[in-house]
Amino acid sequence: MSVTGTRPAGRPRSERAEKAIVDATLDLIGEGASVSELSIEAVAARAGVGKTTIYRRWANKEELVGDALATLKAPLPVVAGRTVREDLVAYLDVMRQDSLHVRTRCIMNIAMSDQERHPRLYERFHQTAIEPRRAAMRAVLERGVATGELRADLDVELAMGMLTGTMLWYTKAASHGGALPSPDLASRIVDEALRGFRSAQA
Amino acid sequence: MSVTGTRPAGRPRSERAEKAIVDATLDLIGEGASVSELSIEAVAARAGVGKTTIYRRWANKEELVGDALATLKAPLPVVAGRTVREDLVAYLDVMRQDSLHVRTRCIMNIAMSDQERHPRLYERFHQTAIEPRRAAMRAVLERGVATGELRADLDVELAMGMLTGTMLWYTKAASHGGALPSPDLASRIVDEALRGFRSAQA
Amino acid sequence: MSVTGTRPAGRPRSERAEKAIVDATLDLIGEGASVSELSIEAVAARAGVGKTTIYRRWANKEELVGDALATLKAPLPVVAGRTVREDLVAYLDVMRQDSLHVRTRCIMNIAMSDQERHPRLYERFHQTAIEPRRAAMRAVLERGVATGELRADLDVELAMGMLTGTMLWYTKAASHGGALPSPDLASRIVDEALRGFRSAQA
Amino acid sequence: MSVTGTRPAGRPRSERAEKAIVDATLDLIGEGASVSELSIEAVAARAGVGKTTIYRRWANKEELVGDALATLKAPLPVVAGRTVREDLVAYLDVMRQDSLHVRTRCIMNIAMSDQERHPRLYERFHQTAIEPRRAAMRAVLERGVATGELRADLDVELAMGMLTGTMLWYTKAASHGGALPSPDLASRIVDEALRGFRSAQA
DNA sequence: TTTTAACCGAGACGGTACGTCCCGTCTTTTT
DNA sequence: AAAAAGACGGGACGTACCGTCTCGGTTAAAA
Repeated sequence: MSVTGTRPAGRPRSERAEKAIVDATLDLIGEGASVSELSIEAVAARAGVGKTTIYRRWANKEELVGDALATLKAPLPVVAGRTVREDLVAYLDVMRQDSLHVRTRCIMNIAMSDQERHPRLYERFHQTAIEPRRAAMRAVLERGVATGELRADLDVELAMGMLTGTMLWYTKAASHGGALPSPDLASRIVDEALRGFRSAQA
Repeated sequence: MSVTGTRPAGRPRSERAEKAIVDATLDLIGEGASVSELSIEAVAARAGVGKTTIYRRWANKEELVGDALATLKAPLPVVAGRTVREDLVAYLDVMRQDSLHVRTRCIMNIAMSDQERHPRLYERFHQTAIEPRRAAMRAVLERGVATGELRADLDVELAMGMLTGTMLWYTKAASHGGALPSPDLASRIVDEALRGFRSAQA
Repeated sequence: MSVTGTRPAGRPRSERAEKAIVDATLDLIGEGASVSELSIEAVAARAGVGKTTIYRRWANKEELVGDALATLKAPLPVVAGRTVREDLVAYLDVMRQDSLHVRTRCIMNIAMSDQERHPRLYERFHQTAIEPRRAAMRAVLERGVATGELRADLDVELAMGMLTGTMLWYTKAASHGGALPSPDLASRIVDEALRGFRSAQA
Repeated sequence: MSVTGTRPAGRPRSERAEKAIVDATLDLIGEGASVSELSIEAVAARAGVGKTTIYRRWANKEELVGDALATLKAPLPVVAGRTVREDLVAYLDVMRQDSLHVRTRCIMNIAMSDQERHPRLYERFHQTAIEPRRAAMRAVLERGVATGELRADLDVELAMGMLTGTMLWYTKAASHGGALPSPDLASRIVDEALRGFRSAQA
């Protein structure tokens, strides 16, 4: 007599294989392969796995890449919470530091660039990687408004867009020029932005 | 016997063919093909041209796409020059309006996203499409500083990054959500940014 | 303590399964699958059995097919024994009638054709299906020699080869042409052959 | 202005490639591969050719094997024409000698055995390899009847079947037993058969 | 009774070959 | 000499089976 939650018949899927496949995928993306340059055959070879094993789990490349990217937990920095400035600098500096790693850059590229072509992929990336960071930043800003440190009428969404968009644009521009984004970039951006954000009495 | 300025012997290259190839390329990109999904075979077929004719003129896909993108002249908006605010709003609103067209969006994507993979392509796009706009915007800001409308110690480059980056981030976010970026987005961004940029006496 | 002839411990093999497997195999062969086209997966599916259950009993396809073919008992016709002619016609006509059934034809093909590739398979088929018939025919001819109906110096083996080979060749040719082998084929072959086999006084 | 019989535009198909493909196919068949064991990939590799090049010319394996087998010209022995016996022995002995070569045996097997499964293949083999030999043998027998050496009422088709079928059966039996067919086999068969074929006065 | 050993089905595993599509190159006739 | 057509060797696609390997669940002899 079997209980609820009983396993389906047959050999269960190997977690080792699944992990190896996802790792191989991330490795190859990290080495610069785009979604369409990434070959399932290469993933299978690097993972030491048959192609069948991949196709049994994912219907196509896009879904595999989606799951692989979603695997990457964005470890949000813990934030002191003393001043809005400090917290925002901490968040933005994580973005700058991420941009220094080829792997992260490739992953960003793949996730952002193919948005138009692989919308579901972007959707997942958005949910797991972007939205949590946005939520954290939104909390900081709203707390700032609540404490009176920031203007009461601040458009929090717009403020977030300014901070995030500016940092992304800079890291992109820097990586293009071959130069590294300056270490104090985060604080410069935050300082400039806060000029307009702060409440009069602050 | 040939005259000065003589054409080289043999059949001259067909301008029709060249144009047809570039048009086909832009069409296909506009329909959503990425650099790697774009197939030379498809370009040739759509242009009604032999593959040889393409490979005779361009060494590889990247150069073809590069030339095709460079073809697209970015018509800079003429700017009234009355106030910094008006000018910036005008420039940013062009970006917003561009983002409404699928074709422009695809081209942006291809140019921006494959930066890591196709650096020379990005380089050309940068030179022909981005840099002129940056120069125009820089001129507006510097004029603002000169007239005292903006802070004397304003970091012009950082300010440009804030304006451009914010708009790009928003158009991306909007296109992802399926929503159109709000028509007054440009003015809202500029207004928020100018709070910090303006000089005390302004 | 166990008695002689005791069954081994554990669950005994299911006879149902075994029979279902053999039947499925014969069905599929009868439907035209060659040894190499016959897929174990198809056998398992049709028999409603796991692949393991097949591989537990037979080391490979060849052995399975061998056992399956050996299952088919070739029911030798009972022979009147009045004249050599009548008996030979009876034997040969069985071959003709067999050739009318697709299933028999497929089995013949598989057994005969893959002789080079699956020699042991052919060996088994030879032992169970061919040799008994040859023995029967040999007995008829030797009795004919003994009774003086046939030449004393008749090469019995050669005579058998002539009768069997001719009939096989004809049935093959007929099945290829789509035509049925003529109903009096057996008697025509025997009559023609006996012209040379008969003793002078007969 | 183009003349009749002008070649189609584009690069013509390479005869070298075609020959290499057919040769590789025959080699692999000669090494014992059946139609279904024969892999196009192996043919391509051995021929030093892309798979595309094979599939461009043949729709599937069967057609390739068909063309490959049809390539094999059956070089009919020239026949003295003095007596029916001599001529028949010459023809049958060619069959016996053919059976000594593994390659010929494999080709025979593939052509004959897969008759049921690959009827068109067999058809072509029949036309190019079997029918010419049958015609030659028929001519010999009919000449024998005309000269009075053979019975006027001889069933020529049946006689051919007896000779051919017997030889085939023997070579098969011999190759199965591992033994070589005896060198005088052809003459023994012919002698036995002619006993019945000859006219009374002969 | 309770082990316990072998079987059962289902189904995942690493592979090989399939036949298709496109790559970028090469070779031919036509313009 | 360039154009178009199209064949070339190569490589990845996604599918179908291969023969092997776990699994949870019978089944029946041995303890």
